[in-house]
Amino acid sequence: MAIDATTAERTYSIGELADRTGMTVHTLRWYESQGLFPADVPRTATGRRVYGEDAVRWLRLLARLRESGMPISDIATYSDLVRAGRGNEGERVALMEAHARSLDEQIEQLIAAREVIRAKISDYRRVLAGRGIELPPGEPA
Amino acid sequence: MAIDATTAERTYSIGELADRTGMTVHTLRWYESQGLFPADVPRTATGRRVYGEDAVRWLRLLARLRESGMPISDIATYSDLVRAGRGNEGERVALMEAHARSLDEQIEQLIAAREVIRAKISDYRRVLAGRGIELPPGEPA
DNA sequence: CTAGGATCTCGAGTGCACTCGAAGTCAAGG
DNA sequence: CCTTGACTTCGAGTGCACTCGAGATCCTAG
Repeated sequence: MAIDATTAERTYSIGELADRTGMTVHTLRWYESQGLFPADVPRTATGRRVYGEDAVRWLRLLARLRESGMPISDIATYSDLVRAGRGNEGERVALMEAHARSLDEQIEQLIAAREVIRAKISDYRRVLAGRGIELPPGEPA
Repeated sequence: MAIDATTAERTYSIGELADRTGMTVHTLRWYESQGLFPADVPRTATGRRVYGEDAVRWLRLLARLRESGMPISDIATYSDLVRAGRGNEGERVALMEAHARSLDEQIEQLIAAREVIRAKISDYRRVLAGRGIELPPGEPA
């Protein structure tokens, strides 16, 4: 394989990619089956998957999207846009902005929930310290 | 029913409780079946559930716990503690503090994800504005 | 008295995102 | 050559949290 040594890129088997992304090989194949890769995954002559550094970067983004609650179907939509190539950046950015808004809401909601939990904890602390009434169940007033 | 008018409390049917909590009647019955109520739900002579204001407060807390990702099994544990009555406030507070820590982590993770999404959005904005290179797929460097 | 809607129990079905297993092929070390 | 482990496809199974439906009963208004 006469690839220029300066442009040659490290490649990964599916197991190595799993190591580098923290996903399982099962999950990587399943993601591929769901159309979550922006390009066909190349194969060796005998059918084994070969990944490059780009796949690692892509999966890092994918992990961020997943852990922030983007559904697989939306990621598939985004992957399709990337796969389609230049010219649809407007759609891509719209998708990401919608997700950023969802993220804002999630964060606000979690912060509000945390306030309630903290209030509940201090109520309990008061009871434990001997000052403070018996605590009614449920959300603090 | 000779209840003192000053202590008499408004009661709710399951449908009214559903309206007041945003949960469905199905969900309320299912929660009860999973042991998520800190006291047995009283019934009318003919078997219909009767809830008080305490149930509304309890479900408000429960909603906060759920929307912040506490699993049903943990809420059941907490409900059992409350049901057992005074004396286990230490365990209750431990459970809530564990959840507060989980909440801290979730919030941090979401904020980190949001940063990545925002970076991706500004990369796209640069491309759309005509300055900026073609964008490689995946997480921005 | 009757019709409509709300409630009851119980069990089955749904949606999401993996997760696993079986049966077979392939690659690398000894 | 042989074994061991990584890889292949495909379909089925899992866990969580609801969600729905059937069939029966009950309450209220007309």
